[in-house]
Amino acid sequence: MLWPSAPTLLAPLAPWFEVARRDLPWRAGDLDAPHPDPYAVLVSELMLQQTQVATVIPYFTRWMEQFPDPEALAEAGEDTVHKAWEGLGYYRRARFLKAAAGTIAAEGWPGDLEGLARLPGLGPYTAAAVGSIAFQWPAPALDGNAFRVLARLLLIEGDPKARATDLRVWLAPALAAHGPSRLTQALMELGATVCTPAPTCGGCPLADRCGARRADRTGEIPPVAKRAKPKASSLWLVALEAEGHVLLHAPAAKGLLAGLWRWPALDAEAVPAGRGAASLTAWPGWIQVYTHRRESVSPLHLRLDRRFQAAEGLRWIPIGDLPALPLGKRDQRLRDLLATPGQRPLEAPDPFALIGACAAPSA
DNA sequence: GAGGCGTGGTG
DNA sequence: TCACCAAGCCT
Repeated sequence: MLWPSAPTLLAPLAPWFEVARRDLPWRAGDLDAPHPDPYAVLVSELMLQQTQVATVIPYFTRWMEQFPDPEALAEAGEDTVHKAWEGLGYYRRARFLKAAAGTIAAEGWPGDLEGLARLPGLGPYTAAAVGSIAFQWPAPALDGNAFRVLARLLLIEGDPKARATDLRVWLAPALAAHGPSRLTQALMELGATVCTPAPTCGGCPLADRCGARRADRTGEIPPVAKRAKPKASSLWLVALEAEGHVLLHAPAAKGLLAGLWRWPALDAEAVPAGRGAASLTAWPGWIQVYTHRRESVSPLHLRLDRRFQAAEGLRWIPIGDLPALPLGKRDQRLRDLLATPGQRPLEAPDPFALIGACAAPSA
């Protein structure tokens, strides 16, 4: 490593952050003391994984009112916790957070970085972020923002994540010199607001010492990662209603939308469309986008006179209970459509095929 | 170590 | 419309 000393190179970050820092509901006023509520830091860090600040703020505020401490969260039911997380995505985080709260409620807070990293859902970044922001431990927290800022500042070629170990060793003295909480947050704040993928170097306190700027290469450092093409699929999304109940999948333990209730879905490739039956209602479909999938969703509503024995994993739910169940955006959309008039579908699967796909095998 | 995991915003 | 991104983690 031929990098200049971190405490010196990063010194302008501290005074810049005092002026430029955003007022966020999980931030402490005093950056030199341990945080008054480590749990608030933990909640915010889990919510902020792969999620923007503006999206997180209202969820964080409601969450802290509903689950004000680890004990309250640990005692809450799974559906209640997922309902509070509904719409935020990556729902596994909610289960990790509840499990971590259970450990903290039972055993107290871990006393070191390794202990934090053993909590579910806390990897190298989040453990260091909680350690530095909540407890003032000199643990370098490297997230996407920090990697981008440091890659440009130090003119690192290739993927800066490959240099994570070197960067942590290099950064640690700067945390000690300028305050772990202050420097950790300042580095990320700079990446989030100034040293963005398309940076505005005019407002950067480190512009005079930035290697990428000097070389006029901020557009190519760090390099963009390739990503896989999403897989395409199409499905019928079906609300089966009978006797004041609707049929839903109970939450799964893993996979897409695990932890949430879901409408039954039929693969449109496997169940070909015929002429729409008079007993069916339909609405215009839409493309549901996930990180690795693109679903063409065709929403349907089928009313029956009587319930039938539901297949394994499916449950009849009183319609009045629907608002309390956690659903993903796709399934919320069909739930909300049920309150608006639909039309007889131009094409749809045979109603008997729908029922057959959702019924228990008859003995 | 590559794939899987949600959703909303932006150019 | 589309590509890319946003305070990652787990398997």
